[in-house]
Amino acid sequence: MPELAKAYEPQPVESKWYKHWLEQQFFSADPARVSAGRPAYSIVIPPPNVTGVLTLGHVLNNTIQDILARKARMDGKEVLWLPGTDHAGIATQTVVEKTLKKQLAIRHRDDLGRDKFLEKVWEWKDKHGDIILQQLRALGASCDWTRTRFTMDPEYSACVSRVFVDLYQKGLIYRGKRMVNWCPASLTALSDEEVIMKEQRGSLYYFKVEIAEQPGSFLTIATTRPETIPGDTAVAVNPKDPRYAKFIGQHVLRPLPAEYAPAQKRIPILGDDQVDFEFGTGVLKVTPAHDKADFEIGLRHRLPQVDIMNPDATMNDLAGQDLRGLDRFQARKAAVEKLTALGALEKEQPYTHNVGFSERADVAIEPRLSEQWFLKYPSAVASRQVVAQGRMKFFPERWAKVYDHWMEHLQDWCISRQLWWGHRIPVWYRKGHAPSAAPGAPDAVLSAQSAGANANVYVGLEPPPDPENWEQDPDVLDTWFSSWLWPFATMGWPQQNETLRTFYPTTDLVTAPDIIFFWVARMIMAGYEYMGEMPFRNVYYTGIIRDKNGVKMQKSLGNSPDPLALIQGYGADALRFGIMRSVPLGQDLVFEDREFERYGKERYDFANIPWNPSRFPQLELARNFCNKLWNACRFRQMQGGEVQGDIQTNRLRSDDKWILLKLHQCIKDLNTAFAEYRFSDATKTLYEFFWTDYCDYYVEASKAVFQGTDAVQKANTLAVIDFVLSHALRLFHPFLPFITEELWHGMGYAEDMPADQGGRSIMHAPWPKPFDADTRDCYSLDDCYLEFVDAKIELISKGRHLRKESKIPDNRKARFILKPAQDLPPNDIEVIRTLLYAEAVQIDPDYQPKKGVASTKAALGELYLPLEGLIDLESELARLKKELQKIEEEIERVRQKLANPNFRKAPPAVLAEHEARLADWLAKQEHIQKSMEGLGS
RNA sequence: GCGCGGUUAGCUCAGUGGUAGAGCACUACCUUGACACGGUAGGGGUCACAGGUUCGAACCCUGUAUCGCGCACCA
Repeated sequence: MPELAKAYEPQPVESKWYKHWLEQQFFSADPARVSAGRPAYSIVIPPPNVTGVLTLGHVLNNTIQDILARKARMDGKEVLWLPGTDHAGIATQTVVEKTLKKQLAIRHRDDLGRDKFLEKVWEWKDKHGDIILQQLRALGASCDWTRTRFTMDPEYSACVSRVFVDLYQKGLIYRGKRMVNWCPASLTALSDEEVIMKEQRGSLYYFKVEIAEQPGSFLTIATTRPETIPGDTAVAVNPKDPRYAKFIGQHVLRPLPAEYAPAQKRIPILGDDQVDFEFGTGVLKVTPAHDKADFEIGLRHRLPQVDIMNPDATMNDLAGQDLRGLDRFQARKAAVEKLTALGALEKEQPYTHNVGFSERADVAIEPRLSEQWFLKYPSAVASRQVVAQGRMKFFPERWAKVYDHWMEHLQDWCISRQLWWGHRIPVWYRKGHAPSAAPGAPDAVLSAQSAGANANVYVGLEPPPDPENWEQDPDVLDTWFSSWLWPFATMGWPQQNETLRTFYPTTDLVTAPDIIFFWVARMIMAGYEYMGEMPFRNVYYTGIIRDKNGVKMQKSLGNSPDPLALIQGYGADALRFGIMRSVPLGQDLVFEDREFERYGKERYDFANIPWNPSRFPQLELARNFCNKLWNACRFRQMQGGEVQGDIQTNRLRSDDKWILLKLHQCIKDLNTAFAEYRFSDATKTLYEFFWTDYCDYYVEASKAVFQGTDAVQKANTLAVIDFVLSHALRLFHPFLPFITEELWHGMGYAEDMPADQGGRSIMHAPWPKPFDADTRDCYSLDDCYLEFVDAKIELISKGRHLRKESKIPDNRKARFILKPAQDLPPNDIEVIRTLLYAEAVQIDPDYQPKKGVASTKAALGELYLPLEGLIDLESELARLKKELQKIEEEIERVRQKLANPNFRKAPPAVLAEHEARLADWLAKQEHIQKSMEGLGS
């Protein structure tokens, strides 16, 4: 086997092994392999947008999935991790349209026409659509790529149509003229979830209207949207409001459009309980076509709905000559000017309120009356209960409450979109017949029930038999109306095949909490409705990765560094490990960037600052850790000798037992962490075990053996090292797949394993188990060795401290004298000598120090460093004084505790521990005092 | 308005009842045969604030402040 390089170089290792894994089809899931002894484990990827490129959010999310998948494989499970992409209607259409405008010099997609445009989007998708999946490969993702799905695959699209038709026939889907969230930029309706509320500073305008029945008398109305006055069809007051109740039934003259004749301006005064008399003046203008609440009032009072805007939120003819053609915000200014000119404006007050914005286009939503398809959610009761009753588990648990709250207040889902890119709604209207939900009554709908008698509507999986007489609904379905079928539509539904039978319900879902309503909740409902079963057993909600300004990292904001550049710079394993180490269960993560301070909050532009190796401390830490792992293996390799020899239990030294006990504890802690999805705990456990316990102590201590002459002891130490390393590599593998695979083979550990259990790849090596009682007996792994070695470490640490205080350069050997408190095997003395970088550690039970000899006291004995004339008496005295002071403070603290009669209530173990602590401090105090006397004070 | 989360070392964060922790940054020393992507030692915190429970509180309870998020929303 070739000697390992001095530093770990990730790039060649990563590409080599990923290629190998693919060739060997290690990621492929085969339902036939599932049996009683080989359970199934499955997970479906949250499909990224086809337009997507990898962000750190994806890295976090997919690393977790990969860790779970790899751990499950090592647990002996048949693993299906199913990948794919989402067609992402609006996002993709917008991106491609933008590109086409440049390339083809067109102004709008209309210039191409629907068919031609869709052709171009498909071309674009075929060319760029799997970039993000390729990028996931660089991260090491062990997806079953042979099963990659896309939400617009023919089979998948058939599922979407089938579900639409089915829900329509069940009476859950209907078409109606409703107030929807209209995006004037994308020119489509949106669901409530796609609207985000933003605080906006604006004005509250007070204007007066004349009461028609009492010329010269006025009511004053407060509004934030004076431009909608032409659409007002009533004013409303609270019938319980003594100021205004008397006017109910009378009329006012609406001031705009100003050119209208008085009869046209006349609108009624209504009483409605919804009017808050505390707000404004207590008089509400009612605009049923441009406000959701007003729409409801309008329905109750059968008011006409006057739509005064065009789809792009410019004002139409009904807005009157002063506003016509203006954008809604220009129209607001124009309306205020006109009201002022008319003498109707009384005052303008600064006012801060919340306004809905389109999530994607980031423009203010226009509430708009429009004909759309809606869904009443199916299987809502079962879906709510499964989480409330804890049969489906959320991690962290608090999201269950958020979910429950949303499920309790379910609103019908607007599922139609005025886009081209998406699943076309499988509804046809007979040509020449208006494709409208029973026009007339504003609350009328088109549904399976009402359409029974309507021969002009056709809803079906296939086009009607005489297509020339029909026209398909032009709209497409909301992207999420396809994503919500993802867990089963990707597995071949509606056919009940082996894959579906074996891998549904899936085991875990890993997703960001911001799509809990968009996606998770809807998948649960679809799962129950179409599979009769929950789609996944556990949901892990990741934290959100933010930049140093606290802003969520998003492709569109350009504030996520390119993960591929990070992989290039630090290695995929380091990126995985660094991210996982920083993300405790469900907490957000600030991705630390050293350049932030240098550039400042204002000038800081994440992506455009050149990379340097120390820029991202979290990743630097992880890269260093990989290098440490690499070099620890290199050290083993340089010792030569047989690989994985038998451990002779009678030759195990205290250090051997100690590291085996530490390994045992590490495995237990890891299993706990995995059971609770606490990945940052897991990485911290691994880090500490490997770096602190194994490298800093065990490896250093083993040098005492390797520098010695006892060949049997050397071989036994090598056997222990191989045992520990071959276990550690397996424990690391889910987190660090590449380097562990490389070392697994490089160290020769693969050779001893059966082919399907690590012989070919570490990814199939069995996950280590904590030692059982027999093993512990056999190796005599008693906890007393933990205590003993810890005492040894304490002595070494104090001895090193003595060296420092005595100003002995680190590269100079020293002579120590140890007055032992107990018998110490020569082996342990040799370890102490080696770790103290000492020429000798002389054992002298009767040693009487001369004046000026620096000393320290530990559990294993008193340690002296005789160095006549070299010690700086004054500084040594100062140091001892300081230490004494600290010790006396501690003594005082413990004494006070023990002196408190109430402290007797504490558990005996705690009492005993405090007594011991006091004795310990007192002994130290005595030692220091003696040392000070020894120095002549 | 309701709900959730955070506030611990200069920075990013662990730590759910018993002697305050990690990494980075900082100070000093060290290329001693795995590793300078390293080693050794060190400095640095009244755990946001105020009450309460307890023998004992960073941790449990109540309240306050502050930052962030979600839901709802009065025009």
